[in-house]
Amino acid sequence: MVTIKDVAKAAGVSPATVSLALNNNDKVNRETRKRVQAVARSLNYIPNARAKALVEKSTKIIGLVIPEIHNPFFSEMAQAIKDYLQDSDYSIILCGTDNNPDLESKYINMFKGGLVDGAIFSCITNVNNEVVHDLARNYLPLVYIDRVAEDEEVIPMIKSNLAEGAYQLTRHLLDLGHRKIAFIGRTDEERFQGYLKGMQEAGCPVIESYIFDQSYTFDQGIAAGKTLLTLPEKPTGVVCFNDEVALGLTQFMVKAGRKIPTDLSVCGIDNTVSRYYNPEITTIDVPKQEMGRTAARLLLKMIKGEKIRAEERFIHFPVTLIKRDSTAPPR
Amino acid sequence: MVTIKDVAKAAGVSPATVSLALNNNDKVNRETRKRVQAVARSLNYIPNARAKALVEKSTKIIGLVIPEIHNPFFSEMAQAIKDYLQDSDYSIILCGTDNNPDLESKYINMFKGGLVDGAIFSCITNVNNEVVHDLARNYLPLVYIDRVAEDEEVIPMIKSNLAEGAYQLTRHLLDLGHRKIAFIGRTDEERFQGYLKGMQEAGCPVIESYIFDQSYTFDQGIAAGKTLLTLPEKPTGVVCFNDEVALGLTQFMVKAGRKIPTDLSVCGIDNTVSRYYNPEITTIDVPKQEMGRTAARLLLKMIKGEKIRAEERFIHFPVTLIKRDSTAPPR
DNA sequence: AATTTTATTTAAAACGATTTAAGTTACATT
DNA sequence: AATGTAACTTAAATCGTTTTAAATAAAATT
Repeated sequence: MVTIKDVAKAAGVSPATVSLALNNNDKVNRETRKRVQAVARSLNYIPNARAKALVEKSTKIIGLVIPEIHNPFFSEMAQAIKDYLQDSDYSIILCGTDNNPDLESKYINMFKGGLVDGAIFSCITNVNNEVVHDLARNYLPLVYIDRVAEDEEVIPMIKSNLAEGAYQLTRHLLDLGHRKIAFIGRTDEERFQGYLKGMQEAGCPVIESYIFDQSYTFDQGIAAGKTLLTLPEKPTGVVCFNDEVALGLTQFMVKAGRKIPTDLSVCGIDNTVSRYYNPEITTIDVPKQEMGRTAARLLLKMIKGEKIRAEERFIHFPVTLIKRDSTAPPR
Repeated sequence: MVTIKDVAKAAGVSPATVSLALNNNDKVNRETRKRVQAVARSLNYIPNARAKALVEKSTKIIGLVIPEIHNPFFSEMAQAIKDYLQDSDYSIILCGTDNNPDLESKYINMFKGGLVDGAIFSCITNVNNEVVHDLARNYLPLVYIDRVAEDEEVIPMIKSNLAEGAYQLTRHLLDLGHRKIAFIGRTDEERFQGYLKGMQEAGCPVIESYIFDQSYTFDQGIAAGKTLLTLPEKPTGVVCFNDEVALGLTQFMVKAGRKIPTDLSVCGIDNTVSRYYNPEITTIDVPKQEMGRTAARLLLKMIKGEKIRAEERFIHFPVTLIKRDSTAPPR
């Protein structure tokens, strides 16, 4: 491995000069600079990132904490974050918690050790709320995406209004004439609140919802479909936690001989895979890429120590109802 | 920030003793060890990862270089790699190249600087072949997934037999009676070779294929569908580069009034989203998770400096034809 | 010619850990 | 009592950079 000393020796200068020269500092003579740079190139010298990180107190890495790596919603956001950070030469450490609080706190401890310069959290668990706030207060800049911070002074939030989204879907179904509408997802999540609000406004009974602790996948949708068939009173419409669940549920129902939307209207949330189905599934669009970019921009700002204005600390992104072919009036 | 010196002072010992005590070295007296550990805990001491990395010449990070973050094939593999590395306390830096050779070589340079302890490459570009081999030879342990190394002595390869997969699909269509079969994808890729072989064996003409330079997405499938409709002689069967492309193409065809599989038989490759469609799409299963695990295992072994046996340097994983409802005899 | 100013260069400290070899005790052996 | 040995502890070197303050050399001013 060729170090700065090797370059110094070969160029006949001191390591200090090499460092300055390679960073194009004009304290060092133009000619010396060029010469040192040439020598460094000829020796294939590459500054050691680990040594650099130690002295600069920065690894040029940010942590991205998401529940599931293998989930189009998060991977689309991750892609946007990556694209944004590219120009600033930041890299991303990918931390998938699998909705496991222990894993999450393991990552948090890594972060405390100075592995990253900042982090973006996008998780549903609230178990480590205290710990995360401590992390933000005493260790690193942090930004939340779609997770509510107790104190946005400490952790800015990038939010999409998923409660509003679920509400719009519920309203959409109600407007079509549905009265028996089920919700598939977790009740401790704001999506459920939106559904609840819609049902209560219309004076309709809430239909027992199905809670998944771990993940929100196609297979969970199938499982939910099975449960749905066992209900004494069959719903005519259903709002799903996300698109994948909606697709799984729909696929199951179709195989079970139900017609979509004739027998059952289905809605997804997040507009990822919903257009992959036939019929295309009605859903709520969330500006994932814009949210990712915004989070990245904000985090970089915080890392640089720039002031974050109050109105930047809580950014709400609007959601959009996308009516497709999986919803229709009940029979 | 609390450092090892602070702990040393508070515990009334030297930094050396603290270091040894915290690493549970039995050179240091049992009682001293316990005391130091207690003091460290009470001060919330966390060893600085950057300093540690410098002295240990290891960041405990591995690089994962994939073409697209937002692609279920890769994210499923990434998930498996993450799961495997978890136990060894390794983290993943996610490097999405977007099939851009410049971006790829940017990552390579980062790696040369010692940012990671090893890397897994899963890319289709071959532009940086030389550079990557140099990286493997002179800097870090490297493993390939589904990419062919010139010299597997230097870079072990985890391969799925995608040529065989494409061949099986083509045979499947031929056996159903199809003669006009199109291939959607890149011709410089081994999938095309498998298709080619099948067509040649059957004495059927190859139907012009559509090349995507950047990504293999649903939208690219739609674009391919449009092109397909303009062909003078309509194919009755089509083999797509991957599932997402197959889904896009199918969705387009259905909207254009074609019946699947009656009017057109469609095949995907990689078994990711193909079962999301109605009808479910025939595809080739690739053991993504097993491949990811294997790559991670091999890489860790190399990082530890263990000997890699010759038969471990080129591991071929079998693929499986999954017949579903998108393929049938031509009309 | 002596002094000040300016332009370059560099020695040395710092970053915060690990590790090696040397130093210090305490205890057993002769 | 002198010596050897085992059990701990620590001083100091090391990792490879950056940065600051000091040193040096050259030019400009008096």
